[in-house]
Amino acid sequence: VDWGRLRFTMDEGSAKAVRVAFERLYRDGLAYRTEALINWCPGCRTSVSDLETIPTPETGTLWTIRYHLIDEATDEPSPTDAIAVATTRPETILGDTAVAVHPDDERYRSVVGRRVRIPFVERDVPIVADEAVDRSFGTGAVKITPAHDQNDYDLAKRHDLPMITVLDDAAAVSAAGNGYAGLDRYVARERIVADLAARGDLLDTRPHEMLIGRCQRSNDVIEPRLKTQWFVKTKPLAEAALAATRSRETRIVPERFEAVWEHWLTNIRDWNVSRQLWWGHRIPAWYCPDGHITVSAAEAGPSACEVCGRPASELVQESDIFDTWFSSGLWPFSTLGWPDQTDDLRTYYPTSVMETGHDILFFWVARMMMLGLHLTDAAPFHTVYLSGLIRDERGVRMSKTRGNSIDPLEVMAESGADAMRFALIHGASPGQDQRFGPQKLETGRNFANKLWNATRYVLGARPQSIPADAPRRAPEVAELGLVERWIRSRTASTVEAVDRAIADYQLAEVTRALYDGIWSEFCDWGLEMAKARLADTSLPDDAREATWWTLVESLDVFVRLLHPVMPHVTEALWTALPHAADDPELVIVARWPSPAGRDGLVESSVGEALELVRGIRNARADAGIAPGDWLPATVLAPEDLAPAVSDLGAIIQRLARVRPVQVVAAADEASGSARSAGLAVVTGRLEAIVEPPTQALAAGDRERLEKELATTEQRLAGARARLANAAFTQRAPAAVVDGARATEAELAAQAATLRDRLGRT
RNA sequence: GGGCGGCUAGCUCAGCUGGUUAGAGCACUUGCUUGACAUGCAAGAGGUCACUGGUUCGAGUCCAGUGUCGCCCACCA
Repeated sequence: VDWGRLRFTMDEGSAKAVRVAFERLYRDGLAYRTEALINWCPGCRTSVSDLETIPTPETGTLWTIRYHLIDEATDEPSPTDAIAVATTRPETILGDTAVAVHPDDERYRSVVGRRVRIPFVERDVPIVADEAVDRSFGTGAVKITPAHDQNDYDLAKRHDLPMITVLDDAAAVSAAGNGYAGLDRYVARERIVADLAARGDLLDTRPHEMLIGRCQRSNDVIEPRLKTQWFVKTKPLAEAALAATRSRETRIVPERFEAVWEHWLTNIRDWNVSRQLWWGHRIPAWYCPDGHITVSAAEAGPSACEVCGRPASELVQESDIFDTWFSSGLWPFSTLGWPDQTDDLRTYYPTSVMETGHDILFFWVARMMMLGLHLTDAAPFHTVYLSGLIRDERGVRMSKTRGNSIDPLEVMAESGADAMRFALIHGASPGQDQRFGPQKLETGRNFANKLWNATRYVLGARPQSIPADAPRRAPEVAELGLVERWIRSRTASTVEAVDRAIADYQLAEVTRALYDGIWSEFCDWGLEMAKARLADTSLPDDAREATWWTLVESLDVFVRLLHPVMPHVTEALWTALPHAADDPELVIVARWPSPAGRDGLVESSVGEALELVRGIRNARADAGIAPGDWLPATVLAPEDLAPAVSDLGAIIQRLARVRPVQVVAAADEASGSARSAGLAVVTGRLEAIVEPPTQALAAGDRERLEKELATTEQRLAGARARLANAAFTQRAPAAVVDGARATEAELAAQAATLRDRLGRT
C-alpha cells in the first residue's frame, strides 16, 4: 500500500473539492435552497435523506374519526352531517388543511367542495377530489396534513392548500397545536384520541400493520416536516448517469443490477444535502440581512454579498453541513487533486473498476456517477463491481449491534491475512452474499501451506550441478521430456483459466483455478512425476537440470498468479525462488505471466498414462494388496501411444508401485503371454497386466472387472443410442457428433478388452 | 404493490454462451511414519440438480408457472 496517498474525506483537499463542487452546482442551477418536506430525525435533530430512512414493519393503530361538515346556512358544524376519515397519526389532525376523496367515488360526490371543521384547532377546511386517494382503503376519505406527510404534501401542492407545521424539532406539538402545544407527539396522540372519544367522534379503533420510517442512525421514528434546506436537483444528473450505463461507458457487474439502477435513477427525488449536525463540511453559503444568498468556494469565503454588495462582515455563513455522501460522491477525483488539473488526475482519472457492496449502490456509486459526470464530464469508472455482503456462518447479516460481526484483525492474527483473503475471494460471486466462518479459513491456510511445502521441496531438490545462486532460466522445449512438457502445458492452462476468470470478474473461479492447478495438478501429479525424473541417475545431468528448471518456472508462474489473492506467502516465496536478471525485487510489481507451452498431444498422452496409474491403484486397493508391495507389470499400448508410455515407464512404476514396467504393443505376440499372467487393468486405450502376490486374488478381481464392464457397457449403450438417433446425427453440430463417434469407438474397444479378460466373447 | 436473488452431495458452495459419466472444500468410510506437506497421501461412499409443464436431437443450464427462503424499491392514510 502506498501510504503516501492516504486520504480522508475531511482533508483540506477534499474540503476544497466540496466547496468548488457545490459552487459549480449552484451556478449551474443544480443546487438550491428552499422550504420543502424533508425527513426529520427528532433524535439526531437533523434532516436525513430518503435512503437513510428505513421502512420498518410495525403494528400500529388505525383510528377512524369523524369530521363534521359545515352547515352552509349557519356556517357552523352540523351535529349530524359528517365525513369519516381513517388515520394512523391522530396528532396530525392539528395540521390538517383538507380532506380528500376520489373524484369518482359515488359516496362522496355530493360533499366535494364543502367544508369540514377540524376539531381542537377549530379550522374549516375544504373537501377536495384527487385521484391519488384509494377508495378501498379505510373510509375512502383521507385527512390531509401537508406539512407532515409526503403524499399529503404532493396533494396539497396540486390543490394549492396551506401547509401548517404542528411539530417542532423535538417532535413535540408546536404553538399551532393550541391546547396540545408542548406535548410530545405520542402524548398528544393519546390525548387527542381520548378527546375525540369524549366528543363522540371516534368511530373505530383497530390494529394496523404498517411501515414506519426510522432513522438509520438513531432508530428514532422519522417525522416528515417542512424545513428550509439545501437540495441538489437530481433529474439532469440522474439522466446523465443513466446515459452512461446505457451506452456502456460504465458497466455494472453483475448486469442484473442495471435494472435496479435504472429504476432508482428514473424515480429519484431531489437530494436533500444539508444536515443540522456539527461534524462535516460546512455548506459554503452566506446570507446577508436582506436574505440574499452568496455561494463561494474561496477558502476565506466571499468578500461581499454578491447581490447587494454588503461587506463580508455583515454576512452569516450557513451553519448546516453536507450529507456525508456529498463529499464521498466526489471521492474518485477529489482524492486526485481535483479541481486542480494535477498529474494524478490526468493519469488516474477516470479510474477503472469501482468495487463495493451492492448495499451502497445508491448511497455512493450513484452519487459518484452523478457528480463525476457533471463536474468532470467523464464517468468516474468503466466498471462497477458489486460484491455481496458477508454474513455469519448461519447466514445472518453481520452487524455490530447483533454482535456477530468479525474483526478482520483478529481473524488475521489467528489464521493469517492470506488465509482470510483467500477465503473471502474464494466465496465471492458477483452480487452474491456469502457466509463466512472459521471453517472457510482452513482451506486457505492449508493451501498456503501446500504451496510453501512444494516450494520447499523444489528448492531442496536442486541438482548438484546447478550452482545455488544460478539465475533462473526457462528451459528450451527441445530439452524437455514428456513430464516437463506436461507440467508446462498444465501450468499454461492454469494461467489461461485465471486470465479468463479475471476478465469475467469471476473471483471465486480465480481461486478455484489456482487451487486446482497448483494442488491437484502440479503437486499431486507434476511434482510426483518430477521426483522420478530427478531421482533417475541414469539420466544425464542436463536432463535433470531441465526438469528442475521446469519446476522452478512453474512455481514462478504460480507465485505471480497467486499474488493478488495471497500477497504475503507469495512475496516470501518469491524471495526464496531463483530469479532471472530482469525480475523485480517484489512480486507485486512483477510482470503478469502469459500462458506459454500449451501442448494438447502431450497432455492427452500423459493423461492416458496417469489414468492407467489411477486404474492400477484402484485395482490394488480393491484386491487388498498392501501399499508397500511392488508388483511386476506389463503395459499393453496401441502403437501410437507405446513410445510415450515407454518414456513414462519409470514414472508409472513409481506412482503405481509396480516394477519394472515393460511396454508391449497391444497388437504384438508378446501381449498374449502377458495376458495370462495376472490382474488386468483397462483404462481408455491402455491396459496393464499386474502380477499379484499369489495369495491375494481372483474372486475379488473378477468382481472388479465385471463392475468395470457393466459401467462401460452401460455408457456404450448410451453412446450408441444417441448415434442411432437420426435426429441427433443430422441436427447436432459435426464436432459434437464426431466426438460421440470417437467416444463410442473407445468404449467399444475397452468393453471388448474387458470381455476378453473375463473369458467371454 | 412492483422488482431481484437463492433452492445442486450431510454442510458451505462452483457449474460461463444447452453437448460425453454434474464438480470442489468440509464432514464421512478404508488404508498409509510413500524422503515437500498428517495443515498430508491414496482409494472410496454420497446427488429424482425444489416442483410442474414446455422448447430442443439433447435441459442443472433456455421459456412459462408453482412452492419456499431472503433481499431491494414503493406516497394505502
